[in-house]
Amino acid sequence: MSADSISAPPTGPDALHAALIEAIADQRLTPGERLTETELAAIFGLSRRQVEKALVRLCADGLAEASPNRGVFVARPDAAEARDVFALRRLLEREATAAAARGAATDPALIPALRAALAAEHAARAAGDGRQAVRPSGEFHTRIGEASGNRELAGLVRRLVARSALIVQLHRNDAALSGWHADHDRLVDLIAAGEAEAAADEMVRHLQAVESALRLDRPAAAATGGLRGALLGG
Amino acid sequence: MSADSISAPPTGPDALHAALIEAIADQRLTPGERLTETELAAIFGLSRRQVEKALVRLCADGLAEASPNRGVFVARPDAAEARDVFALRRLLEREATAAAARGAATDPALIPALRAALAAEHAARAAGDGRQAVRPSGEFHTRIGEASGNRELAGLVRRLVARSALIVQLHRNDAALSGWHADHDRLVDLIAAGEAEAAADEMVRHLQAVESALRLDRPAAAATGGLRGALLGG
DNA sequence: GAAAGGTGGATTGCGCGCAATTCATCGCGC
DNA sequence: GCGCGATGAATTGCGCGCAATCCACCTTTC
Repeated sequence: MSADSISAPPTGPDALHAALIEAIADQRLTPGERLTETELAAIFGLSRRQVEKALVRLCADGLAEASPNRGVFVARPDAAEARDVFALRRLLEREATAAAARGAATDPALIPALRAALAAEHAARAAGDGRQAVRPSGEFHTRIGEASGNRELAGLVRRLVARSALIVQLHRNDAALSGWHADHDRLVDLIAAGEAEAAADEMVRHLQAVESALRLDRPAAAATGGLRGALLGG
Repeated sequence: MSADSISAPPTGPDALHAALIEAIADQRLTPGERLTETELAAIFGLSRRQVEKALVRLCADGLAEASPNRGVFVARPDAAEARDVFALRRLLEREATAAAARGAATDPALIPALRAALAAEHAARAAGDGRQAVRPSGEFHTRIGEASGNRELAGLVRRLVARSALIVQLHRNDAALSGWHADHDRLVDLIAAGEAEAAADEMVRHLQAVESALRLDRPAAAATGGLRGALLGG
């Protein structure tokens, strides 16, 4: 009677969980921002209980932190956590990139998807809207993770990309300007050419560049409101 | 007024979550086994609600699966998942092993801990009790993960080791006997000697040997009861 | 004897509502 | 003016209890 066998419909607490991850990855949610249960319930038409379940998962992902009797807040990764996250990303995305390059012929949708994300990133940056460029930039990495052919790896990359968005917001160094579009350009070319090792090395170099452009002490940017606006726009 | 600032006391739903992971890693819980909320609540003296939270996290870890209106069951990883998990383990534990070897001098407790786990594994296997050998064997890998100095990596390794315990139970090939104590022996020697690259390579080789000793089709071993006995003994 | 149908027990899913805690604002004393 | 204690609103944490669902067993029928 039910066709709920596989790949359940994206409604329910899972939808909220996914939406929150995406909102964090897009920097529409800022570190330390409060995630009120009642408000989320109203926005998504869920009960408080279902919201709670989504928030538990978000905390388990390291994307939020629960303070007893105070609520859960978007995570504020410290310097040590930032280093660990980037070390992991280098490890995982190196392999994902190599696998993607090896299987580029098998997945014809990969290269167009990467180039589309790249174009959107360039357009946003050309328009001076750095915030709008965050989403395609993250999508670029996430898509490579999915192209690895390893579902577990893809899930990890997705979560780590979102955490990196928080890290960048907290420890951004405004003095260091980024030439990372160029990195992404080189990456997609190497992947399309099937040069697995070169692409993997380029990815590692890219991630190292991103990390070393951070100031890993604490500017401690405060949280800004706008929960409803951040989530309804997605 | 409260000293709950950091490293919360190990009571509450977190304790159940950790206990379940450990029980799975020790193969005291078998794949497909039912995790009844009421029963777990009675065993741990928690409310059903708190149990539910722990189970949500366990599902997010990939260690359990929730079937709507039926309950949550210990996961039964299929062949594809098994391959992904082992591919990830090779990636992560390779790095963890190298880092552990590099920092072996910094952490004087590491080598004794590894040798202790090794001794327990040998003793259990000598006594013919393979089940009892699972725990120190997993502890061996987990401890190396913790020695990497990367908390995120350590957490991932812990979860992946537990999932591997499920995989081994499901896809065990009884024909292939293991000489893995020898692998572990070599590993601890190389780590103690600080030979990072050799140790890392040995870890990869070891994990490949473990994986290739599996039959990745489905014997589909049924679940056996004994939830209370499995958890109270821990 | 086997298959189809019905029934009872057990379990999950979840809304409701309360107690505990926290935070912000205000009033008071110095 | 400034620090401090009290009051009130808002939020979380969670137990209670019911309805929905599922499973196992039993009965009925062919």
